[in-house]
Amino acid sequence: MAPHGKAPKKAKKTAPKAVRKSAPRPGRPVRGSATGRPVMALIDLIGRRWVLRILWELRSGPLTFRALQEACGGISPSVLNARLADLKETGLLEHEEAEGYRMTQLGRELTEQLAPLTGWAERWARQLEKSGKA
Amino acid sequence: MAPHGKAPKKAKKTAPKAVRKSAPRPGRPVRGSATGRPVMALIDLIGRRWVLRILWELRSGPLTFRALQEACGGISPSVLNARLADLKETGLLEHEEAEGYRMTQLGRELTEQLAPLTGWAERWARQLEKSGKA
DNA sequence: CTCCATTGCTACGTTTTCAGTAGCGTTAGA
DNA sequence: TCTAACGCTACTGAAAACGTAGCAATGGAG
Repeated sequence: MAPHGKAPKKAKKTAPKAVRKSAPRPGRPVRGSATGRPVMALIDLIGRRWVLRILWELRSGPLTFRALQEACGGISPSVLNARLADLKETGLLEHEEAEGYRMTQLGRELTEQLAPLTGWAERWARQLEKSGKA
Repeated sequence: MAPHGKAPKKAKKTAPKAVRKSAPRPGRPVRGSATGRPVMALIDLIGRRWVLRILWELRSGPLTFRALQEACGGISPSVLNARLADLKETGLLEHEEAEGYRMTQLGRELTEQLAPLTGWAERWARQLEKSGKA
């Protein structure tokens, strides 16, 4: 190569190419907690935007990527794909060629635990209404 | 005031001064769902970074702002304050002059619902270990 | 075969959110 | 008065999410 300096590129604002970060999992330090306790990993995982919603939308059966995207109100595909990767990586979801994305046994156990939240949310709504905060 | 024109300010990249956005609540449209269903508001609320963690840290009693900040592993005060505002606004937290921040009755009911997640997280950890995904 | 629709997904520029640090106004005690 | 802790705000830079466009692969229909 001729020893010309390469074009300086102006060093604009180009972020370092966006490497995928692995999902939070038990046994590893997570945001705000270095202990590796499983419940901290869970809090980190389901405290991420869209994670809970995705599980919720899959509660009654598998959905394709695009169906899931629509069910989530038009979530952008890049974020959806990132979250699906997190959930597959942590064993909560799997991708079946025929049906699309669906929960594993473990994932179903988790959403069963979360099911009573619907009832709580209803009480929450009534309470806020009563107290004028709605 | 003297009627001098004000300094033009250059109009750089100054974001519109950061107005606080109200917390997701039942009866209002939330991210990815316009129905206003309570459970959707809940999913939006606890799907925000630090919300679950804050509730978790308050599970066994009230904490002051600074104690809570430390318990959350050094969360930045601006974000902590924003989340506390969300949680007060939605009736899950209250601020007592003497003791600091603590959960309301409603908040305690929610965290009681979430308590079994600890057990699930333990099973999750074992399962990932078995399947080599740890 | 070509045409067309659908699927899963990547690229990329813009906007929103979060992080990290400094520091202010107040209250209380020594 | 000095010091310390309190709750919190301001500001800058980094990370995450958004929105849109579009690509490679698959599977019919004609």
